[in-house]
Amino acid sequence: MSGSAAGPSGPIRLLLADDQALVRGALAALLSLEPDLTVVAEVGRGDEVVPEARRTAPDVALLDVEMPGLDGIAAAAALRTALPTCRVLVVTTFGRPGYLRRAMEAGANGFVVKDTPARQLAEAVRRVHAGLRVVDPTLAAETLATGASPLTERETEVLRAARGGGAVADLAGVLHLSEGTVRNHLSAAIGKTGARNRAEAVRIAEQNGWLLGG
Amino acid sequence: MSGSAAGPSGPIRLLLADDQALVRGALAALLSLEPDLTVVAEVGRGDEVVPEARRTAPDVALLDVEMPGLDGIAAAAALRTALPTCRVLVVTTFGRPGYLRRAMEAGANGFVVKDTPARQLAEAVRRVHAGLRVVDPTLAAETLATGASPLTERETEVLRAARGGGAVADLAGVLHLSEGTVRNHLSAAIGKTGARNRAEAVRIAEQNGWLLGG
DNA sequence: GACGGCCCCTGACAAATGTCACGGCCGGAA
DNA sequence: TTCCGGCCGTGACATTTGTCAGGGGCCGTC
Repeated sequence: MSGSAAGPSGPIRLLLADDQALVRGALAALLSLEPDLTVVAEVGRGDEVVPEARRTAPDVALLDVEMPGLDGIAAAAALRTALPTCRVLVVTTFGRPGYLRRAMEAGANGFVVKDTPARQLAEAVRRVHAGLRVVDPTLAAETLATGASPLTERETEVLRAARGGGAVADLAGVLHLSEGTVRNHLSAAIGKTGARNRAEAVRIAEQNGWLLGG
Repeated sequence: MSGSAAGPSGPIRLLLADDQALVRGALAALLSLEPDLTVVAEVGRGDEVVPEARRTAPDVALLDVEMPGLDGIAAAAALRTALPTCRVLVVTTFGRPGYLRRAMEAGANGFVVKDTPARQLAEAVRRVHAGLRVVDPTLAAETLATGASPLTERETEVLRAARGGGAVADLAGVLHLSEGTVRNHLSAAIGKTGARNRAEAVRIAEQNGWLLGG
């Protein structure tokens, strides 16, 4: 394959985090085909990343974004502070602009969507390990075009709560706000997203990756 | 690994269909580790399944449900009629009751969610190839409990159109119905799903896998 | 200190949404 | 045949939702 032998310090040690066991195992098989890579740890939850990394001391961590316990972005941030020498490559299903932005702010070294050809993954790992940044250029452009979230903290919070599809009264109860206030925040969010609807606003915000966390 | 050598008729020939190239390639790597399995085709769209299967004559096809062009269930049905001897194993991200039901009705021989351990996939392929049915028992029970979709054809159609978050007027335009009729179908769907909302009804129906096709 | 931005609340109004009672159509049961 | 039940379509009606114009409080920066 690509011309890389195991360096003088031995093969690159990898940690894999993905909530789908089948995908996790398949990625492990794929990466294990490369002689200079070795998978030393696998986890299925975001909150298991740091403990497992402490135990196994990987060189590079591949983190999915959508995970129970802790999303991959938050796990990346935690990993950066816990093991600063460990590089982070975020591997996600959805190429959402906000995801990339948040990942970079969290200190990730690379960002790859699951649409990329399988052959390129190992090369991305090597680049990240070498200290380079790896980012899908198309997605990077889109991220710059979309810009950061225009939503205020309260507005995102209300939109997040509105994902379930509950009525205003329900949201007001959960968030401990007046109904009028909830309506106001929703209205602001609808305006900022350019939506015509509460439902559409939720959809747009979600697609842009503005609803992470919480 | 598991005690299975290549049979007298050679290794089992596989076709992989998944829209995420990385996952597809990783699955290929995983399955290629087994000496009695060989991947002869990979496609990223549902409507490429049958043509590619005609060309390569696989023994077993692994189909993802969420795919562009044609969903995995519909592709399974098409494959059953085009190549009746080819077995079908549906591999999906979401273990939705309706998916399993529809897959079985479409003639699939097995149904596996991506949460299952990687080691079990090869075994599932062998079982399906041997003519056995492979179904996650937990999911099967849930499917029986949930029952078939209570929604009428029109109701599902309207709910599907409502996913985008558009207003009643928009839906009426797309479906060529009166606004009152659309509202009526939505109301019925809300009642049958036990939702309090159009948005909630969409969520529930989607989670149960009642919105496939179209 | 004055200003601006964000947050929280309120009340009123127009527009969209959800509910209901109704009629027509079709296919199976009596 | 007649009846019944399900699905489809429609329009009237009450409720909810989204918008707007306010008000006050809490930070920060200038």
